Amino acid sequence: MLAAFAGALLNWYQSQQRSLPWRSSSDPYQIWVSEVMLQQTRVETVLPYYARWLERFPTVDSLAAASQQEALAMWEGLGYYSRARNLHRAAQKVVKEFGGRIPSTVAELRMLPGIGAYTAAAIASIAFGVDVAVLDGNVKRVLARLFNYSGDVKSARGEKELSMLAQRLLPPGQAGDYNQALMELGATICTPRTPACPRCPVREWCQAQQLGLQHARPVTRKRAPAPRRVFAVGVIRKRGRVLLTQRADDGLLGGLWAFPSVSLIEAETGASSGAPSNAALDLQRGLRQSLGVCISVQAPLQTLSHAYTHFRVTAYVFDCDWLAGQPQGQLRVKWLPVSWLVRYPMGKIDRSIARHLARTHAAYAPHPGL
DNA sequence: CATACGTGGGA
DNA sequence: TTCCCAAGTAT
Repeated sequence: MLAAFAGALLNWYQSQQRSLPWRSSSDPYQIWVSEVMLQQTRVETVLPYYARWLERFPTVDSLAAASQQEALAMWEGLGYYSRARNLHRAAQKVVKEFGGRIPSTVAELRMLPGIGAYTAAAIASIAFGVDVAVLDGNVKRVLARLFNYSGDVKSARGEKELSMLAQRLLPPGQAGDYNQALMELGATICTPRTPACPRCPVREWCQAQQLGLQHARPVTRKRAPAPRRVFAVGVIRKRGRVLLTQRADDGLLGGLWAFPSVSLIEAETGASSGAPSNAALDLQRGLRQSLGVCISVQAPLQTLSHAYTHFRVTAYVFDCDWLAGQPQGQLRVKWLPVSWLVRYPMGKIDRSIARHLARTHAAYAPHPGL
């Protein structure tokens, strides 16, 4: 029974799997990079990043030898930047503590930053053939439907019970292909919204499908609505250069560069009129306090909106002149010509501002008299 | 156990 | 427009 299920799944995977670059590789480093990039990220999004990353960092040694800034620059736009910082740190740990060889056991892999339960099992099984089952979002969904599991798959109990099931179903000696087959099924057939049950190679084993409950599985609880945040952002000019700050390593967009900004008191719902003019004054006062720079606000440049996972941002961007003071405080800062900004990794909003400045570069050229 | 952490695409 | 999601991890 179990063997028949695994056989049907494996057989389907051999003929129907997508051709993906990391599947044609047996290099543990390449498998590792793919698994980290694929965390919470779609295959189509990862593809170009994966190619560029391996071109720039072809081996774990080359990554370890690079700077964190280079790693972040290659990661820009992919999101969840702690993945890049952790991958970089982990590469250095592999070189220093594992002799440059990527460890092959789940326990050792878990010692590396950025490698949790899923990624350790994925690398161990796919790259080293260890008989360990993976449990990611795809596998949870597939198993919840196969067994008509009615518990919350994201609770601790759900994780544990599905993990037991996954390990029990694993065919010894074929963990790598089997794990990928289960995930591939979840990604292409057993999808969240509209599963293609008629095309499913294992539908005869699926309890939810036979009960017409495939849309009701898996059970998850819904999350809280995203709050709204408002920021004032300053493009501060001084002799043809603009001021950039580096964000703290922890927290949002950690390690990336950004234009100086202050958080504004959230406006009442719907009553946003007048906010930009107040924002200019708040920006002036806020940057004097936090950075120690005195600025004059010249003109509003643009207003940007962006949706993060847990909140929504509106940013009022202002053109500012530096008046006095030296940047000081917690954050690292640099005065940079606009044309240099491209080399500094940024989040989406700040990159958008940087591109805007590049388009209007003439306005930011050094003053002839200086 | 709950929350923070990005971005782009589909319904 | 708004909401939800997509090969998770760290705290």
